[in-house]
Amino acid sequence: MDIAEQVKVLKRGTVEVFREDELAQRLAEAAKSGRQVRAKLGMDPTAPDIHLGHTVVLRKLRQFQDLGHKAVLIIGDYTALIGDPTGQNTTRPMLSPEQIKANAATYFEQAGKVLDMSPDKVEVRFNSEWLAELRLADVIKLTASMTVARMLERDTFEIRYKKGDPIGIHEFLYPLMQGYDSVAIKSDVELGGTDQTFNNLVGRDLQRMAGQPAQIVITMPILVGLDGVQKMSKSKGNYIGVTDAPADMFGKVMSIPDSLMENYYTLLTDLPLDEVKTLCDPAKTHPKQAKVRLGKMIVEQFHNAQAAQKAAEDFDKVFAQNQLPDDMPLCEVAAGPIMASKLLVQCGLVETGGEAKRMVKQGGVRVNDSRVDDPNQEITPAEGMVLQVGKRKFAKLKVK
RNA sequence: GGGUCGAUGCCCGAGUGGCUAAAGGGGAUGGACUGUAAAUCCAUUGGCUAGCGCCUACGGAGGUUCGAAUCCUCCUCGGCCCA
Repeated sequence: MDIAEQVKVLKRGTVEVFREDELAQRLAEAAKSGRQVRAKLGMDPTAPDIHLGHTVVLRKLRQFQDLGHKAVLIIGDYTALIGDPTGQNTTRPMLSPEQIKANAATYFEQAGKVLDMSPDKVEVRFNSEWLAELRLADVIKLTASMTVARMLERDTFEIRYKKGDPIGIHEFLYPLMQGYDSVAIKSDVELGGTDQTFNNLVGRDLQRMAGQPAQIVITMPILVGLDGVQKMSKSKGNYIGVTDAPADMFGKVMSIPDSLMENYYTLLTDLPLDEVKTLCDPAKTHPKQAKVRLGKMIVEQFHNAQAAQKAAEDFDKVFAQNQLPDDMPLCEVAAGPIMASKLLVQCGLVETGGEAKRMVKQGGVRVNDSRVDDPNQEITPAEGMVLQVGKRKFAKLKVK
């Protein structure tokens, strides 16, 4: 693949490349000298659960690997002492080395679903390796490379400052530390979400000061969550986890707003962009068809084609034809009559008795497909009896 | 260090002695509609209880009062201004 072609592939889905000409040049240089381009990605050891939002960047990194380059994963064990100042997290409790190790292991296991983890394609480094070595004098030198005014350019700081929210001084250290990582590992390229733009550009500055060629910074969009509005995140509950079961994954894709499909296709699949356009044009493709295809493609990436097919079929069965799903969680209950609301709690279909009553009152509860309308109604559990709450929560009874 | 303002339910935010499990909005959930889309409409949104009712909750700890989210004292955290 010639350089121009490579750049085109690498540009897909990106928000910005600082700078494109440098990228082409760096790729050409590497090709000429036969060395691998070092593409850096930082990982936060506090959040080991990867969701599709993370995979946007991981997929980009994978493209570098597929072009023969090296992914350099930085485990931010030392930067985690601060926590990236994205708003909520100001200071974090220190993690024990064991925790960090465990989190990193989980991360690799999950990231491995996207990345090529073969040894010649990945390098893993903990940033405590160099950051813990710095003396105060070094830190002062580092901080002297930056001004408060420039720091306040960073949107998260700017917003908080204007709003009157607290900003800890130590938070200013974060971009510097992350930038120093780039110096330490001599990165050629750094990937990240747009929320990392500032940090990553600091890396360029610090590298220049250290007499290194400045890394190219590639920013990827922050994936919008299932609600179609907020960014995908675990804490907002609007995410698809890479370890989600096929049925969940598929169902979640089906629940995204239509307007989000093109975005997901672009960032989460390799489907050629002109094909994506056709799929996402309601005049050419029924949105539901397009979404089913998207769901299958995503499930396939993290599971396999059969699982994807099955998930789609089950989905159709349950939601389009109102049939029961093939497998439901089993719930063991004692024989003998029991109040409907208690039974629902026992089977974990609702959290509390109050919620159970609400659900019944609102007509959301079915037993063997017939609606229950009195929460106090006695139910005599029978083997294989099916309970349903809402459209998607089921349990099959097993009598003890 | 001084002054001043603030901390309310998942979030935002009203409430300044009883009618407050706490307005309103958002979100979420259930129902109707449907393509688990969007839009719209209705409902629900602390826990326990078959029910009467009971318990927990307005940053924390005490206090005043028949009664406190609301008043007082101390504490913790934060904003702003002055130094």
